[in-house]
Amino acid sequence: MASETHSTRERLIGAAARLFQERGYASTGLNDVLAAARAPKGSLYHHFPDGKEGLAVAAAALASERFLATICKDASDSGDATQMIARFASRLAGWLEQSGFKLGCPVATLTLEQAAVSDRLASTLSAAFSSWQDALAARLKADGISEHRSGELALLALCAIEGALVLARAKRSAAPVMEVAGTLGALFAREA
Amino acid sequence: MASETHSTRERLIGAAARLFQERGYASTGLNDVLAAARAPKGSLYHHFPDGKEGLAVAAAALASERFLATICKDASDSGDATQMIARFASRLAGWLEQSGFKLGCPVATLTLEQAAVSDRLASTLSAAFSSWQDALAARLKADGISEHRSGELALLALCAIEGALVLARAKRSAAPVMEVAGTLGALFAREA
DNA sequence: CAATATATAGACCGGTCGGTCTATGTGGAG
DNA sequence: CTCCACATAGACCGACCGGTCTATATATTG
Repeated sequence: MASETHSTRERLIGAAARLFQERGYASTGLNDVLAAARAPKGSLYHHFPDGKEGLAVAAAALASERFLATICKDASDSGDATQMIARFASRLAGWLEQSGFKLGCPVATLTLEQAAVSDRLASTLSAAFSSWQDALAARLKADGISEHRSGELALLALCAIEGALVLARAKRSAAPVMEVAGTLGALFAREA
Repeated sequence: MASETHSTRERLIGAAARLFQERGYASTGLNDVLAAARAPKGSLYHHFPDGKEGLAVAAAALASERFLATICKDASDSGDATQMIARFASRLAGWLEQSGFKLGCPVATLTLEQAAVSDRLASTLSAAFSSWQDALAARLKADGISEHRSGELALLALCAIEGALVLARAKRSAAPVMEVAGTLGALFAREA
């Protein structure tokens, strides 16, 4: 043990999170995850007795934390909400372009494929979206916008960015993300 | 022939469109589609020599047309863009709730799963989103909003609704769709 | 009528799926 | 040292996958 920087469990979750984001749940075989994590099948079922579903829950939780950390970083690095949105959109556009438009939202594909099937996964994903919305709302509130209005605008922004990431993948262009971010940024500037 | 209201080809496309929307691409087996369309496998490969990918392109085109028709109907039935968004969101909320939160955007799951894989599907999906955006923009322009601003707001609205449909499936609640629509409606009212 | 293209019908194939199983290695507690 | 829980290791299973194949029925056309 400790021969690797990450334990087998962590490598499994990390590989699963990346593959589920890129290819989705159903198209990602457990053998793909095992190969990427350099782990045998026995280890997977030792750490995740529930199999693929349990692995997906853990992967979604990891993706949720990482994305939240990114949002919080961009929020604290920015002087206002308009700047935050611009920074965040640029980052997402970079991810899209560098990955050949494979990397969008870390959990959107998982949500659309599995939220209606797995209760555990649905609640993890629901919490993820709420935490992201709350982080955006906190930045808006810090700009002097009312609590209620901050929540409303944060939901609009989150949904618009999520939708723009879907369009971006269909069009293979980051333009929808950048354009939507511009519109949102102008809206925020008018509110503050 | 004509013994059925729909030809075998049409039944195959219809069944595929419905199943891809509900379960996604990878989770929908061809045998599921064949059973739903009451057709043998030979017919599928007769009408769609490219197999699953060709079927998905046809299903996406059908879904695109139907959704466009829905948007256009709500647009023409409404006095202004604010009313249109409210009507459209109510309709989507109804679909979500009546289906147990299985039916969201007719092509979003397909997009996230396959847009990076299939060029033909990506271009069909890209055209679908553009046609929807154009229909929304036309309604905004009819309210007296400038051409450029109409396009900008239409993109924001489309992306926000798409994203709200993702959140709605994770949360198993139509609330995100209704709330986002409310925010968008108020924004439109301020612009006109 | 015969001839031909269109469409239906489903058995069948190799490959891959998620999951189970038994066996082996390993590190700390007594 | 023994002992035992933890973890690794991968062979193996039945089910299902998308796709191919041959055979048959049904229109259309000369």
